[in-house]
Amino acid sequence: MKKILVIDGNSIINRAFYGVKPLTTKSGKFTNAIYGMINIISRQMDAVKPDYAAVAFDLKHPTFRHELYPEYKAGRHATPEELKSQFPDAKECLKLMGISILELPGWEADDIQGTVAKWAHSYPDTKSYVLSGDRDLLQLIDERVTVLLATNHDTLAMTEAEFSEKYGIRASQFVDMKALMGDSSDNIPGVAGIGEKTAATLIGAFGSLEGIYENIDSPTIKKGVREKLIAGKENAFLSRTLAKIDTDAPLELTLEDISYKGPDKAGLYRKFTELELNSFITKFHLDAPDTTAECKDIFTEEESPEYCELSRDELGRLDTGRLSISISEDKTVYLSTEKNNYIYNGELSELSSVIPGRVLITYDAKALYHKLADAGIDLACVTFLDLLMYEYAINPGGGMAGIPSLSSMFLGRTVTAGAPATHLYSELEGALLRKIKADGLERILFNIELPLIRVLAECERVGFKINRRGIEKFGEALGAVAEELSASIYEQAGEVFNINSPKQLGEILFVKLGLGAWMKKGKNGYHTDAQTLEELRQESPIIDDILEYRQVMKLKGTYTTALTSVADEGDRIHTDFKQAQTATGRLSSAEPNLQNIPIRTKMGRELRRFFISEDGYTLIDADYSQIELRLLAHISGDYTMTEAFRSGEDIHRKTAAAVFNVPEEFVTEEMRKKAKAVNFGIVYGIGGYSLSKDIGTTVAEASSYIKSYLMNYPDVDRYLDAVVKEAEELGYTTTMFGRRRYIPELKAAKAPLRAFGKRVAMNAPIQGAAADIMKLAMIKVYQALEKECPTARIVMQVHDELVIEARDEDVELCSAIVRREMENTVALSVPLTVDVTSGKNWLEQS
DNA sequence: TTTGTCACG
DNA sequence: ACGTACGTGACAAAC
Repeated sequence: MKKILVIDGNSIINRAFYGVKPLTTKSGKFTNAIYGMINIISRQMDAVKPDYAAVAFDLKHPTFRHELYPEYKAGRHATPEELKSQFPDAKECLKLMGISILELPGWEADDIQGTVAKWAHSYPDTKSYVLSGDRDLLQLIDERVTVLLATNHDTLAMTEAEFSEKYGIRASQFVDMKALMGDSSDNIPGVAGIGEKTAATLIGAFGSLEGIYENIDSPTIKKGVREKLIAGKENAFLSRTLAKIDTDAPLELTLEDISYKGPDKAGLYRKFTELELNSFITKFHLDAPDTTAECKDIFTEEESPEYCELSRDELGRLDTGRLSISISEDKTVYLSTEKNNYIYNGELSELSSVIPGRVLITYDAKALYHKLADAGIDLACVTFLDLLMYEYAINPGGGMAGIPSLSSMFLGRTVTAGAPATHLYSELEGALLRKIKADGLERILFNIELPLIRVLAECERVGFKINRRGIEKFGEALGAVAEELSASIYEQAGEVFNINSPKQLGEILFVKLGLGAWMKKGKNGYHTDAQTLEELRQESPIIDDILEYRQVMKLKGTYTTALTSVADEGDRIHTDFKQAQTATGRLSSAEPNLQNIPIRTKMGRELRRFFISEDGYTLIDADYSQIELRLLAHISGDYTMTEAFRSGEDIHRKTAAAVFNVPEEFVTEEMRKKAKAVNFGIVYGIGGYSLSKDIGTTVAEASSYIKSYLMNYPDVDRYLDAVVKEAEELGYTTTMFGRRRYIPELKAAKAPLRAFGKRVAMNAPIQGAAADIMKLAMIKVYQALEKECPTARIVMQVHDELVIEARDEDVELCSAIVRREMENTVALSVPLTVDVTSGKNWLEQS
């Protein structure tokens, strides 16, 4: 018995697209439909083990159904671009998997499938398996045809027996049943008012459409149904013709044409690597092709140049001009000049004969900066052309792909990951620079990102001093509190369990103790987050203990042990500022993250007491006041908001007066608090639902606040609309400095994802401009301090805040410098004000 | 590696 | 009917 698998390509790829969450390559290519499709198909290939395999696709071409019924499939949503773009790669993958592709103009995929399945009957001893996500295909079932109905998670094999079990009719009658039901997705009318149940009963009783209408007066047909049937007779017969799969497509095929000979493993390896579907490489046991052979094919002699060994004595004789450099993990240094490429394996400190005064082209200059500075090399007069920053400026949202990808994208040259590639840096710099210019990114790159590298590197090297013993003691105290709390929790629960496990905690609270019976479960169980638990506080005192336990454990785990363990001998902590991480242009801080040290709760805030200045030094803290709202006023040009900032008014109070429609002197603290939440929310592209959650009102009330807000600040309203519209047209947003953020979600098929895209479009220009300004300010502050107060240094940046460590006697001077530089970084239509405080630790500021 | 939770602006 | 505010990073549990 030979087995034939015939796949409905369109149906499977559609199902995969809508069922698999968005997935893109680093360069932004969508791959989720391909991923899901291959999962579904490979699962069936394994299950069926076919001797012959083919996949049918629709072509964009009218079929007999369109001629017969112009409305056919009308009103359908156009295939979204994100899916359309995946078809070519999907087809290529299928071919490489050894599955033949069948397409025929004027014939839909299911007609082709039907034709193959029926045509297989002319061969003895064959069995056909028809794979689709579409139930319409069930009509093809017979004793030699099984239909495999696929979802993204499993597949249902339908034979004649299973079909009649489910529908109570024979599979060959299915099309008659469909004729009565109609099909809204294909815009097939059917008989109005008749659904699946009635249709199945009627066909079961009378066998076919003809049978029904011959017996239309039968007493077994209820009066209402009879009237509907009579009214819809014409539609019923039309619908049957449309729904009936045509098994006479003129395919010129022999069985041999679709025989399955297994996958092209090398081809699949290449394709999956290209599509970054690495899990398939493991799944299908694809070995990396012999890379030595591969490299020879790809590199021409000129492109794979000799890297000659360089001795210490030869270092000083390197030709002048731009120098490309990278240092591998094993400290091997790769250097390229205009003419030559070198490998240097000596001491890094010897590079001091060649580095100072140079223009260095590199990838990730900050990392290089640390290596060279650690080796004692003077970097004051070095200019860095950091290709990572070029890449980030060009597309901050994509995730950084690295030199191999940049080379293939911008130079059309393949580089093996890990191999030295400094010989390409200079040319790559040229190519990236053209893109920078074409996209208007010069200011972002040359005035912001490149000069910032040194500022961040120095800030990281200085580090933030901590009171190690203080944190340790604080941690011990937290440990004791946690002990007490857990004992109390176990007692109230009546058993010992892991409070840190949301799963176990949910089980205890919601099942054993029966709390929150009115709450609904999440997808994977109960939610136990603080907001949910807050709603249960009335029901049991255990809740307060749990909330406090959580807080204590968070502080202990994240901010005590973890922090002291990374402090150096001088008790200073050195974070790593990620400069090419966020989609908006902000920095992020990692290992450890010093941008999320607690402040909002009393207990958490205590930690800041242990972030201190060196003896003889004071911490100066400078915060931009409401920078994002001020930017909103500036960018939108809203008169009311601009005037409020110009006259130095309390913007939240002012907003409250407008939203609640009361004179300012009648604004209560509660009203101000709500208005503040609205102000924040607006910047994020708020909705009534979320605002209501945040401020604890009804959705209707929250929505009315938003409405009043936008009426009071009409230019903000107009601006938010305009920025979304522009992003939809261009595909990206721009900050006032030209920084872009691409938003492919705006073209998404799914409404929630599109809505997300809109919120991003509203937020990115504001958050991004604030980030641009802070970065510029850091450069200006750094340079001003260098000149006017050289013992002071920046120790931290937290998005709208700078922390500076200055000698005690310089506090006044230094505060004035920092304020001056930050406030005057840019001139907006509203003032940018900075609050400056100082103290011996990060908590006690005055 | 993913999920849930929670710390920050 | 569904989901529901922008941007991050760290930790513990569960897979």
